[in-house]
Amino acid sequence: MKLAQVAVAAPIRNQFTYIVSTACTNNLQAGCLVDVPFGRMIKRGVVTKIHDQPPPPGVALKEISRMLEPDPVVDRPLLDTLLWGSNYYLCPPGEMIFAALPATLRKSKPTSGQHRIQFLVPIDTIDSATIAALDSKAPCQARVLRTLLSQGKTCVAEFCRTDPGARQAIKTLIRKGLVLVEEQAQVRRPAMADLPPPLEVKNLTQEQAAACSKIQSSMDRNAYDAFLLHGVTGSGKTEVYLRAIGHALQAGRSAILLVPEISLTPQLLSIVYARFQTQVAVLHSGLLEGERLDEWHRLRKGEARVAVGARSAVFAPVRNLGLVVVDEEHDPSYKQSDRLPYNGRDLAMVRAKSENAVVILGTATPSVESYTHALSGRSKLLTLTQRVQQRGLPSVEVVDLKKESVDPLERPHTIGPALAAALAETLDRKEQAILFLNRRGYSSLVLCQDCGEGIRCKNCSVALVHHLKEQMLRCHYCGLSIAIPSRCPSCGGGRVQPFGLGTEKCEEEVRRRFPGARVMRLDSDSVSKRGTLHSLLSKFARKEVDVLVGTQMVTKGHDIPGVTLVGVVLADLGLQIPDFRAAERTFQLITQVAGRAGRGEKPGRVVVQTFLPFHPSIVLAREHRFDDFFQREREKRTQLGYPPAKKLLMVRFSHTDEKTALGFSQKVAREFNQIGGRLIQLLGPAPSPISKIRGRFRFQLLIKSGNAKALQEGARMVLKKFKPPTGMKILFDMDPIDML
DNA sequence: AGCACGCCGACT
DNA sequence: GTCGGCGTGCTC
Repeated sequence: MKLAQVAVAAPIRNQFTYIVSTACTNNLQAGCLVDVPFGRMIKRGVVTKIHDQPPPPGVALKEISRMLEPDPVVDRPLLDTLLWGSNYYLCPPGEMIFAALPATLRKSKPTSGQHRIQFLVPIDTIDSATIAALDSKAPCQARVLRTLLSQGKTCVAEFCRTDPGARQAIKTLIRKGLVLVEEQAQVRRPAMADLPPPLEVKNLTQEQAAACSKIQSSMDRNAYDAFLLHGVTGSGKTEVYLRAIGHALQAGRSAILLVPEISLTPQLLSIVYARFQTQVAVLHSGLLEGERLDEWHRLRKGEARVAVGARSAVFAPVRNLGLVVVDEEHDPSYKQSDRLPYNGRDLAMVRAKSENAVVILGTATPSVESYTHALSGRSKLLTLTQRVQQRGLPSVEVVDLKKESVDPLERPHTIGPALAAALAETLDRKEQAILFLNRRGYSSLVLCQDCGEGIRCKNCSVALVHHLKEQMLRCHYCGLSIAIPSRCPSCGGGRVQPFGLGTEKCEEEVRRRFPGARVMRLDSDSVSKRGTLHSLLSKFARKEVDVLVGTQMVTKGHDIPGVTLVGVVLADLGLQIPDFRAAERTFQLITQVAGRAGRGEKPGRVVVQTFLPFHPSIVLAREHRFDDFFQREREKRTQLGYPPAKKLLMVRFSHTDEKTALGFSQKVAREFNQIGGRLIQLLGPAPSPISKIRGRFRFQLLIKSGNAKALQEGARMVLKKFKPPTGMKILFDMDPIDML
């Protein structure tokens, strides 16, 4: 009897065995999309293996209901990569596989016609009284109705994402007739219509040419090879990528270009489109489902052979992959840390290996992990030390805020004298400036001057942030938004005052002190709407704005020649985070922001304000001394047993009851200690740095080992042995990046 | 995930 | 007494 292993589209760690019915015997193979009977429903799944081993004892096998199409939706090398990922990142195989497919293929619904999304609309007679009546009996339904009443029509999926009980509650609400369902056909956005003129073909620098030729000869061998392209900012890495992609296409193969989400800007896309025209397909979170499906099909059919996208584009269904480029390799956004904690950069290497392809990791600031690999020979190092057209690296000036401010606590300078002077000069010369501050909002902290208590979120263990424009205090973790209280909630005192600064205040200060300047703010508050990022950036590029104030968003992916001054308003922020990578992040951030300056004809200048002017991250970034920084950091990691010297697994437990969360995490910790023995070291369990989010208490366990398998085996044993208490969420995070 | 079973409080 | 709420367990 012919049997099939199927990974079902659900968060279930097992795979299931089915009988391959004679109807689809001929073609069914690993990677095929199927519908299978599952309990009393029909579920979507992907075949991972065809075999004829005797069925597991005591189960009545069922037949596969149907095969969706004869061609596999994931080919052999991609399937191998996904199964590897499921095993390595300790996540259910179905979750991993379906992360690689358009969401449309996930549900076993009549697939005919256009994709539709369901919205809920409350009926008119619902008011707060009807909701209050439900509060005690059906809190879940009450929550749904409340959201619906405050924001009107809402997508069903929206509720299910945040509220586990929502699905059932919604069903009941529909049955009761309290809400109506509206279906909306999704409209597909036309593909990028305005193709820019092709770029002039630039002459390569000597270093660029050398890098290209090494990459090309590797690609000609049709075997796996990995490169780390370490090129200073402005050294023309993009051109090297484009030539490599061109080479892959010429050889009849495909290519994937991965970029961090926010640098997936129209600027980058137009460069890639200009070079490869209709061969390009784009995959990112901003696409509508229909658009994503279209792009996915174009790649699968081979109509497009260059996939450009964020993290998940590493799963692009290209045929005959020859090259994967990971731009800004060090960027933390390659690691997804919430749902499916995989690292796009690392999976890129795994996939390249299984496709006999070449992988290029490119960056101006290599991660300690990748540089270590390059030095040990696991990848080949290519270096670009010169900026294109002999432009110099910007000069970086570090300003000690302790000396600049008269009394830093009373009246901290947002923009100190040195930065102000530089800004004035820049504006006089009609040049542009970027001010970088890694914090949104107006004031980061609202304090009562009588009792000293800060105003904190009631659901999360964080301070509320003052947002000036909406006159509200907001929680950046759960979205709570409250009016600014006139009296202190803990002591009743009337002297409640905002302290600290965010981009909003910084913007205001620039406007106040430079009245003639045209100022614009760029952060996730100002670009929440689709397409705003594009329009704001092109405004800046067209020189309709003189000063751009923003968060991380201003540090990536744009090449604006008019910028001659970059100001880092407070470089210490990242150093305060309790994370072993804090120093590395800060070094990278300063180097990257600084790299935005002087990309045109005129030389760039960078002013970094900090209370820690002698911190190695800041000093070495100022002097552009990557190698020294790396050596230092590498030694620290080795001493303390952090990556890349050791592997890390983080296990996070969260529960609405603090004792339950702590108790269970301790139980798991003991078990880990017992089975891991001397192979592993445990840290914790300890409260997560942000110890409460959305009313759930969070504890985490950090486990180190020289050997990743010991960590994964341990985790699997724990899963087998314990059933977690009700309401407990457990997140396994292999190679964690974000440990807040 | 999503469905059935089964226990529980609160209404005709 | 039943009805509908929500915890528990299972799916080849």
